[in-house]
Amino acid sequence: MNAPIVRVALDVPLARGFDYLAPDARPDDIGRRVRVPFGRGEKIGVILDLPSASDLPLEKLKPVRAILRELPPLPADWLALAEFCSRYYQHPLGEVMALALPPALRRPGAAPRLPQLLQRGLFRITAAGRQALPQLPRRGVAARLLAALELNGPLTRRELGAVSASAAKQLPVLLDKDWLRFERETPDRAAAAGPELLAEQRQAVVAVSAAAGGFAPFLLHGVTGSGKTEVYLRLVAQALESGGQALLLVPEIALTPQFEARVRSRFPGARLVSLHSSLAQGARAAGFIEAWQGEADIVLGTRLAVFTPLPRLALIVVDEEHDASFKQQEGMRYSARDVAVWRAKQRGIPIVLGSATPSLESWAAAQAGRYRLLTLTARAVAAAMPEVRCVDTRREKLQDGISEHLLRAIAARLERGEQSLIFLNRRGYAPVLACPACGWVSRCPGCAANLVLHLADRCLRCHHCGREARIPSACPTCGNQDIHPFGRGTQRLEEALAARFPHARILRVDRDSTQTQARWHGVLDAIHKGEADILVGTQMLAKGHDFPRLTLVGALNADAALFAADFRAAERLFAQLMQVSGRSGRAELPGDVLVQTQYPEHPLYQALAKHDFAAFAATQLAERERAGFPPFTHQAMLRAEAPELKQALAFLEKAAELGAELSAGEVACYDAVPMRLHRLAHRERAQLLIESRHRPALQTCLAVWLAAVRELKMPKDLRWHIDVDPLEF
DNA sequence: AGCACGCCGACT
DNA sequence: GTCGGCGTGCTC
Repeated sequence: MNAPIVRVALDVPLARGFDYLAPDARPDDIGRRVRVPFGRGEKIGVILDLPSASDLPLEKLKPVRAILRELPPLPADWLALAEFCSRYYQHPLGEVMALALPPALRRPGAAPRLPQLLQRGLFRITAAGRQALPQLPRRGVAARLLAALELNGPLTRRELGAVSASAAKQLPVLLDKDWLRFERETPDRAAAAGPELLAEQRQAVVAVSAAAGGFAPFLLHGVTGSGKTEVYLRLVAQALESGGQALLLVPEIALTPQFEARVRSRFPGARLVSLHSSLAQGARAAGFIEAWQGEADIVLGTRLAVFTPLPRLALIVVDEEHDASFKQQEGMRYSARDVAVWRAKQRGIPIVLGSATPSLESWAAAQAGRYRLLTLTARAVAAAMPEVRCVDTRREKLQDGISEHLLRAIAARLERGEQSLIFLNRRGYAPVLACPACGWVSRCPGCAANLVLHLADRCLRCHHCGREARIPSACPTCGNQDIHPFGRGTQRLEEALAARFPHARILRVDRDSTQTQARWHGVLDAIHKGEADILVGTQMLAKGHDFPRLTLVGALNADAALFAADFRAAERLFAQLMQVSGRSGRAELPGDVLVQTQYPEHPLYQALAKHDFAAFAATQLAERERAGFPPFTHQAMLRAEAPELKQALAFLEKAAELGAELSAGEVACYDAVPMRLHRLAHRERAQLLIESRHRPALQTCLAVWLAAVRELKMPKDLRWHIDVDPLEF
């Protein structure tokens, strides 16, 4: 009497599952991919359930085209992970799964080739296969393969291919019938020897490994050069030794290949799968499947990798956990770091969040005792912390934005054959071109932003939408020929330094000068070979790289972030300056850091000078608590964009009315306001903040509220989305 | 999201 | 007389 029904999650922006008839469905098909008719076309979905009845009359249900059984079902914990994300980030389950699965696994038609995993390891005949063997047609494919296994014992895929190349293609069928079993070869997981650990590192390793076997979140706070990576590698080694898999998440930075090489050389016998954004589709699917099958021992990847199914998962590491690139800024706006913590809890395993400048969310969790704090204070690379000093730009005259103090320091490095790095987080030649006569400024027609002058490419360019315009020779409004660049970017800084130090070799490092991977590597190469005396760069230069002869870091124009509207600006500035400071000084060459500021007495710079993250965090957290900001409150942002600002605001105001009815005390719903960059690529944008001290209250409210918001009538060219735990304001 | 159906303006 | 605009509604 049970109707043969499967409930399927499909990649459509609808919050419900779709029911299909599937006469041959079995309980172990839950989690399998399924090819179904949908509308006039066809889609690949994931079977969520075999419900005993449908909400729809049976005759309305279409039959599935095929249940895809060449791969095992996605594991229950993976489905639960997707369901959690769907609920928490208020995103349709089918879309969550579409995001989590590699595209190659959800394209209809493109049946995945028997994955390469089956190349490695052995096939063994099962008891069922042995029983079935006499009943099979003697010359049939199945019989020949099973007979070969019976006769010779376990064989590799290659060896079975030698029995019959075409027959070996039937392996999935035989696996499916449970006539044979695939056994991964047990790799030699022994790690190559790492360096000796310092006491603090050893304590960290011991603390985490003692927690193996249960959920245990750790915050590993270690300054640059304190050897966090070595701690990760030891923990990975232990996870592998106990037969587990390790998941390593890293930010989306060009550094990933270096880290990958280090892990690979450390674990030569282990299977390492790397999953980052620039991977070809086939490679991504192959890696995903290897991890899913338990074939891969280590998965190293960017935020997307948090969704990799890992049957033997024993450890998660999130390196540079404060990094904003763990937060997806489109579609489902998930935080891979937060999802990773949930996953560790779900699986009952340790997770290590590592950073020299933890996010204040994680820091507060550690202060509250929800995370265990592990601290590495000593630099493992045998170098003192650089001396950080402020240059008071109210007292010192600047030349081209650079203080005499800093210029002298650069000159001293040039004399000694050492490198200097001047950090200015602003690309281009000058942030704006302006006419002093009439007040014209180079504005982007599509965005609420200025066009940045890029002399190197002879153009004006919008850093938000990418629009380019020619550089006018006279003011477009009043015809004045005397128009000027205002402010300074890295290109102009490079020019000024070249004029001041004509014999120095100056290398500019920003997104413009390192557009391709090859150019970026060329730049790194040049730095390492000592082919540059002065580096001029944006935050690109801040991220972990050892520049052996770099002994001076100068930071320009930092102050803006101190008074920014975004309450996280100071946190980001501190992290950035701390990181860039970490570039200075190595081994026998002590380093200096000079920060040009008008507010040298500001607590942020005071804490920076003492390398005292804890002090900085304490002042920030106190401020946040007073102001009622995260992590003392939980937020979600409803954003809307439309051709006209009033359309976006009107929609949000309607949503706010609904919110006011629903929120009842525990949840506050603020007014709709234009975003800071209120126009982007000809679209006007506004946002509406809702928040609560109580996360479950916010979650409950969001679900009900958004259900109502979805029913709102809106102009057809209006788009909206919800951002839970937003980072950007 | 796609993709249908459906009812009103300028064209061969 | 039709091609085509995007409003509305559905997809198991």
